[in-house]
Amino acid sequence: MANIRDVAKLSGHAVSTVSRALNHQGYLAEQTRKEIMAAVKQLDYHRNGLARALSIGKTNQVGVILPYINHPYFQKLADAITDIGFMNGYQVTMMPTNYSQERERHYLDMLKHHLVDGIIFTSRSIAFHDILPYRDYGPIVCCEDTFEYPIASVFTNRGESFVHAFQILKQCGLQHVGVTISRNEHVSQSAKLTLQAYSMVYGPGLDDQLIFRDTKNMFDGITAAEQFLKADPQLQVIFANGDEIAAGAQRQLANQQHPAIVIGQENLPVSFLMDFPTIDHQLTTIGDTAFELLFKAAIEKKQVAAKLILRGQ
Amino acid sequence: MANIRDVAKLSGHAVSTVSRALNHQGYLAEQTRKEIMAAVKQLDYHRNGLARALSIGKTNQVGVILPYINHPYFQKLADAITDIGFMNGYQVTMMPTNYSQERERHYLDMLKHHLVDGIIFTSRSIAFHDILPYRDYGPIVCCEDTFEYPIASVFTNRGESFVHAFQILKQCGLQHVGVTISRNEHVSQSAKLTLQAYSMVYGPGLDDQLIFRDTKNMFDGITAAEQFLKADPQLQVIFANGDEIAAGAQRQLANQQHPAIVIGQENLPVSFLMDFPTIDHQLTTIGDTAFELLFKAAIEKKQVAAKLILRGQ
DNA sequence: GTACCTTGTGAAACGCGTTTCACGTCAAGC
DNA sequence: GCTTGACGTGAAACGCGTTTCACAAGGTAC
Repeated sequence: MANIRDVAKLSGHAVSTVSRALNHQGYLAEQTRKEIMAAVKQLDYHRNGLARALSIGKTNQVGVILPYINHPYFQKLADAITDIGFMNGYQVTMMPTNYSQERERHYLDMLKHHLVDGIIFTSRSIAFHDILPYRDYGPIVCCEDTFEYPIASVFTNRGESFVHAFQILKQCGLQHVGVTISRNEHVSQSAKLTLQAYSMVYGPGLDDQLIFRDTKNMFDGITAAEQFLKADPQLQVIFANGDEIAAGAQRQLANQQHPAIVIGQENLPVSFLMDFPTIDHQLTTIGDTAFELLFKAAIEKKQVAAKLILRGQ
Repeated sequence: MANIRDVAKLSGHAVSTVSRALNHQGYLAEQTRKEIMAAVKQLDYHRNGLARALSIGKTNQVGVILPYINHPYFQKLADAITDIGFMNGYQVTMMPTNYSQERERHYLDMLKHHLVDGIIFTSRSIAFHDILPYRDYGPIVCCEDTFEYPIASVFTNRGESFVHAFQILKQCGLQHVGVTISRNEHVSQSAKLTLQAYSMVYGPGLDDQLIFRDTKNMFDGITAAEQFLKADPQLQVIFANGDEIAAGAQRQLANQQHPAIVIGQENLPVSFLMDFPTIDHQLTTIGDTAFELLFKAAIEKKQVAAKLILRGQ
């Protein structure tokens, strides 16, 4: 496979001149350009992107760290980032971690190794404190509040949106609530905010039987609904941590012919199809903003407003 | 940032010895190893993955070409590839094309530029004939039948599965069928097979009003159902080109209180939730196999059996 | 006529890790 | 005592594009 030196030799010009011709920069006589291009064509030369990246010190590649790839929340976020990345000439690589800290570190190391120009965390298991040192090797953005840590971030006002949703439920006279959360509230920011919002509106003391943890998919939603109905036969609301989960719960409620309502999150097509309310955390905006923040010199933190979408009864 | 030569200098050993130490290969005295590792630690040295890739001629990166990223079919396929890739030490990059041939070529060029080790096509707009020359630059696998072309491929027996599904529908006494297809049947292999299967079972002459083209999402499914009901008020079946589309159609049928049934494809959670039959094209298996074929020396073609999943009435 | 650009080009260094090959020990085998 | 092979190490070349800097030629300005 021909390299730039072969092109130089064949065209009778210097390597640097060929490089200039290929990059359309600096002074170059039209005649020279033509001769070089002829040689390029004759040799079927294509420049080696790796060598180029090494030389320039930039890969035009960004990584998206996410726990699971087949999860609607992270998919939607990753999609947004991939799209905006493409529009800006970047390749986006998925970095699934299954919440393994080892894997998260592995991906962060890619920053050290110059294999990606930046990394976006959609969720994490590793502590902010441990992410910090990696900032020396390249930009990092988190799609959640990073509080006092000097790490760029973008997030919705989750807590407020949860409080708002619970308030509306309460105003509708609904008192018996079951709540599903993604991970243990000591680990997951979102889970913590959900329980806090509940307490703020309904007061403390939500029966532990009415909290369902580690809820990830539709099937967990089904199981959660079953558990809630056993714990409280008068259940009126299931506050789910995602639309697919809400959908599973709704299906189970229908199966048991119990009239409670569900509320989901993310505004996925299924929430429209099955006609239940949902909290839209504006994942597309979050993704776009995350990408935008990645290459800003200063460490910025942005908040986006979540939107409550009312449906059904 | 320190490089391997700095480590060599500090440790008092040769660059090649350092390289050997870092790669755990060749002969190396334990004492030397220790001294080198001490220098590595002292300098906070991390090897440059780009330089390594350039030197080795391998990026451990594969690309997945897909039209849209937020489309359940391609997502499921891409997920499978990302997973299996990770297990094999590969990074997987999404290459969304929106069916633009220019973009497809752009990504294929990345193979020329040594930026990826291989490419998997989940769908394409470009002709096989035009893909062929790129095979000189690296392995390519298509997730569809490549017929006489020497391009590796893996696919389900789509045509047969469609015929099978139509036969069952016919046996149930269902005659009035509407069909949705993803793209024009002259462009899309799958669309062509769908219409052929219909003709084979029900005979030729499906009213053009009962074919809905360019069907991509739930909303198209809704529109298709509307159109079909206008064209044939006795409609009994909607044969959809995807579960989300089928879901949209089912919703519209319910809205108009019309008793027709829908059948989807891909066996997504929604088909279970909304309880309609679907054809499972085994996307996970397809993805796994595609990755496996990528690095096989010979050009192989594999077929996987689709599975009809009966539900509802 | 002198000073100073502008245009155009090439040699060489740089970014950085891997690999080949030659060479030097030292111990075992005969 | 000599051969052979295992063990260990380093100089140099290689993969390849970009960038800096020096230099030459032809103009223009005053």
